[in-house]
Amino acid sequence: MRTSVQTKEIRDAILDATDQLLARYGYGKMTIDDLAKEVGIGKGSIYLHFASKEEIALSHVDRIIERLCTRLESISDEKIMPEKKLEKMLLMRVTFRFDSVQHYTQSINDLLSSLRSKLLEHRKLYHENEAALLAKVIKEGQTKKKFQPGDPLETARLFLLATNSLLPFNLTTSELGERSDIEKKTQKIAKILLKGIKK
Amino acid sequence: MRTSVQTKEIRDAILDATDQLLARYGYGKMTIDDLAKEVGIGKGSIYLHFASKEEIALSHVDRIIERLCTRLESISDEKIMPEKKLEKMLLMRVTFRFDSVQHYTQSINDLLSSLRSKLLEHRKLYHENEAALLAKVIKEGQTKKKFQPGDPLETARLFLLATNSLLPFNLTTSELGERSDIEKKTQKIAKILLKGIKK
DNA sequence: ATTTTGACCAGAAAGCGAATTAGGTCATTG
DNA sequence: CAATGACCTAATTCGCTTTCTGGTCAAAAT
Repeated sequence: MRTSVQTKEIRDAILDATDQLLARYGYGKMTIDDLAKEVGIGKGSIYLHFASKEEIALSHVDRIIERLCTRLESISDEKIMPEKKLEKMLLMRVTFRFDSVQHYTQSINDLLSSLRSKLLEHRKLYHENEAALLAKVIKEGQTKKKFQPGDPLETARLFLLATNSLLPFNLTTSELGERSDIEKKTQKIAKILLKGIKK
Repeated sequence: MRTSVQTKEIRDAILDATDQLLARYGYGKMTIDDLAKEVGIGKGSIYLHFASKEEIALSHVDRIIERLCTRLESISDEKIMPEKKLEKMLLMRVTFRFDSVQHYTQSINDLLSSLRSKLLEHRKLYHENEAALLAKVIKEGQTKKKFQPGDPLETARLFLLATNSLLPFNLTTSELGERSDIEKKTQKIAKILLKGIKK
């Protein structure tokens, strides 16, 4: 069954094309025909991989977060102090998401207004996934007696919440400001938060 | 010149009516005729106080923030420890803004999409005003050797940034979640931030 | 047999001209 | 001279037709 490998590849190619077209046209103006042409397959074939246009866009966003989570996990596995890990993870979360949508000048609003409720649901899931990854590191820090005791998952959620306003969710990257600025702010908030939970 | 007092009263009455109609119809559906009728004055008289419909809506938002800042200042003047002040101020900022727009079920999006760029500009100013108020208290804490040294204004900005995602700016109150939940989260973040700057 | 396709369908969206509405002005009013 | 509402025009809405597009599926390709 070679299909399963190919299937994954085509699925990924579709999402790559989605990224292109989303950046070029925005969600509303991106058509399935465009997409099929960009990928080089028939229109019907798109529907062998996705149930609807909505699902394509959502999967595209999902993929960004999956990739982010992979990065977060590898930071989590590095051989450095847990406090350094947390700092790096928070910064990675902000910069990775910034970079992932930087080329969408204004089409984030388009996406958000078209898929608002679905995106908000997904966002909750992302948040929980990311929180679980942070929590692991917080727990590690607690075990090593570096962090104060307390529910790691709850603390993780608070850390994410405290840096959420730096993410390009409802604001475009241009509205957020300079990347270097975002980066600095994130680092500073992370520093304060970390001091806030250290022993 | 009794007018100056009356002027202020009428201006306020117009903004009160704006609040009503914004909640009932949203920005787009609220007409100047509606507004004049609600206030009980002629349409032309509206324009003795405001230059445009945009300015009315923006002034309405401005007024919310002005009222918030008054509250923040009185907390700042209370005879309690600076750390308590900061906690109360951060909580006040979140809850006051939550309460101020709770009755707009969905019309925040309407406002935001109509006045996006102007609102973003104003938001920066609000942020700076609020930051100045927090900075005063942070400075007080530093003077009393309770907080670590460092630019108070910068720290203040970071504190606001870290709680910004709890504000009903792009998300409606219903999308933000339960008020009691928001409150708890704010308090917890505030606690961590404070520990983060304590000596 | 299984995968891929694109012509096809129905509903959504995009024009478009006409009619209505609503932001903003200003001569008149009290 | 502050307050007004009839008035002007630009924006919006409406009703309609045409076009487009998300999604399906019988047929073609493999």
